[in-house]
Amino acid sequence: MEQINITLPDGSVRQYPKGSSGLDVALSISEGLARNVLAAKVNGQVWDATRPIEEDAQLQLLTWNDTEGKGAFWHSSAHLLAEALEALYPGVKFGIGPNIEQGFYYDVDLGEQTLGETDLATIEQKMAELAKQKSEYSRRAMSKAEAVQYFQEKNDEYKLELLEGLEDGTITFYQQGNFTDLCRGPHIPHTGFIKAIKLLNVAGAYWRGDEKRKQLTRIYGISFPKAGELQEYLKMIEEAKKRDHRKLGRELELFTFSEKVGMGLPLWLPKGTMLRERLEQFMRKAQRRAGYDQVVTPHIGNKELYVTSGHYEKYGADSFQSIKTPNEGEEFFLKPMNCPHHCEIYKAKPRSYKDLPVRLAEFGTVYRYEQSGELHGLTRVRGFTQDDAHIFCRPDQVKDEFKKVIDLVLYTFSALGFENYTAQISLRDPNNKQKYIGKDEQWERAQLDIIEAAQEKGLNTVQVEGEAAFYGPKLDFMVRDALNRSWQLGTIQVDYNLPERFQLEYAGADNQKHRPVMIHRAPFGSMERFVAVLIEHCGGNFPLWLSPDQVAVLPISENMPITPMKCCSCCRSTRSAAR
RNA sequence: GCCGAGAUAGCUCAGUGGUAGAGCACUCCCUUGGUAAGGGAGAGGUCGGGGGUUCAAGUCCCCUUCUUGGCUCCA
Repeated sequence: MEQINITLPDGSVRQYPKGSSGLDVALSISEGLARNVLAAKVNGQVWDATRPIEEDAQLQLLTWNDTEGKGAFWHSSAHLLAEALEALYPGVKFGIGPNIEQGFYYDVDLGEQTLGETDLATIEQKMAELAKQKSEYSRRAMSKAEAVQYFQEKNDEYKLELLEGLEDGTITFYQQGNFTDLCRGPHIPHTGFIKAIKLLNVAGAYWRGDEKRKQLTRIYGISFPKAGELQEYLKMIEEAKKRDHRKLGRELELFTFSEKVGMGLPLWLPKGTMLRERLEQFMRKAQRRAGYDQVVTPHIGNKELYVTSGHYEKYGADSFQSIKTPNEGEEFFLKPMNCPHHCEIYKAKPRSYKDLPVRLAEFGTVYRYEQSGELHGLTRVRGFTQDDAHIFCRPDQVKDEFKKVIDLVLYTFSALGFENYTAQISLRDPNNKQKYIGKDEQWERAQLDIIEAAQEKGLNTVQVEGEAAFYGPKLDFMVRDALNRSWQLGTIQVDYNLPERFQLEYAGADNQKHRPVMIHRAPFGSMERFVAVLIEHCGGNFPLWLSPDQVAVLPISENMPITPMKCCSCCRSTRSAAR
């Protein structure tokens, strides 16, 4: 029989009969390994462990310890979910059912039916029952015509739409038990691997992420090869819930919300205010050292201000509506940004190249009409305070200023114990340039300045196209909360646009007028979001210097109130003296 | 904004059509010189708001406000 050479990750090369699968290789190594193999990486591509290998190849066997192994496991779990759904709800139509970072989901169209939490338990049971049957996941190549026919008969318009985007000859079906799905795979060998399943929640999700299209029911779940691991996972979720800033914020009396005041408008309680003011003090001090000047601007601005800035055109209709005065035609807006105000401060007097950079900082409270369904504790609100500043500088100073801001952000993060952040460079979408304002060459230069500054500061960054603000590229610092949701904190943004719109100028060494460049930046991002993430980060146990409760005076007995009272007032006066 | 799930005492929650409940917190009394948890008594709710069905609604139906899990959005 013809032999092929299989190269294993340790570099050793073994010979196997042509058509051997990853699983066969595993079996030849040890039975234990074979029991744990979920998928196989063949020449860098993840395959089914059972798929025959026809020529010489690099092979890596994937188990639960590999991200890709987990991925296949969860993807297969999604198919198992679909099989259970089809058994319980005949006629159900399927959208997509991928694995995600933690688990899997399947988008389904249940017609008129809705699912409650109680239905999830029933589906879980069905899944467990099906898993026990150890049905093999079998792969089958299909012609496009056959595939279309299959889903036409099944009357599943979603799969038919997916098929439209696929080329004939690349289409594969996977079947386990009674369930067949359009799928590129790979999958685990059989359903018996899936020992523990938990369906976590149901949610609506638009078909293909388009809010104009039909909303499907998305069922989220997670599964494990061992029951114990599920228990651990559920325990971890419980622990994370204990750190939820909304719960701790209430318990520690940091902030509250009122239906009467309005949704998304936080009320800071005395203790929360103490915490927030200490953070502000920290930032003020750091910024003073870094050469910033503090300014204060009003909470509203004339409509003309935002027409000039471009925000009116872009967001006017989707924001809080204007404030009118008794005078005909006079309109003001709650400020959604501090930058237009700061531009006017810059313009208050003539500037020389010798004055630059001008760094104007403000804890500026802004109001944005966020969609109601988006509001979330302190992390997504309609009124919040940015630790904002705008740096007006010469084009040749941009990169250097950018690096100084990176220093400030990193100083802030390290002082507050944030180590697990990621930095993202957000670039414009090169295929959709009309979404942005400003000239091509300005964008090119700004993007390059950011990339170089980040590189020279040794930041680990990811670059994402299409994530830039409409006026310029940016560098965002993201932190994950207790529930593993990712939030943007600090941000640094280059802006070649507002200086143009506001006709900002400075006199150069050549005695000509020049256009300054603006850098927007906020190391915390917003006080609200930062406090939220900080609460979750330390589980409410703030560093002493930030804590609203730094000292507790406990009387020996309740009959001894005098001395403790003295202690309290002594602590209070010492503290205020220390400020 | 959309789909799902919710809203009962300050907090966490029980209460499936028949006199509104528990634990913790709170107030008062007793007890207590040692770190949030001793004993007793008490106060506290037009069951988010409005309408409907019913002899009778916290409970069933409709509307609305807010919260929540996602989706879409995020200057």
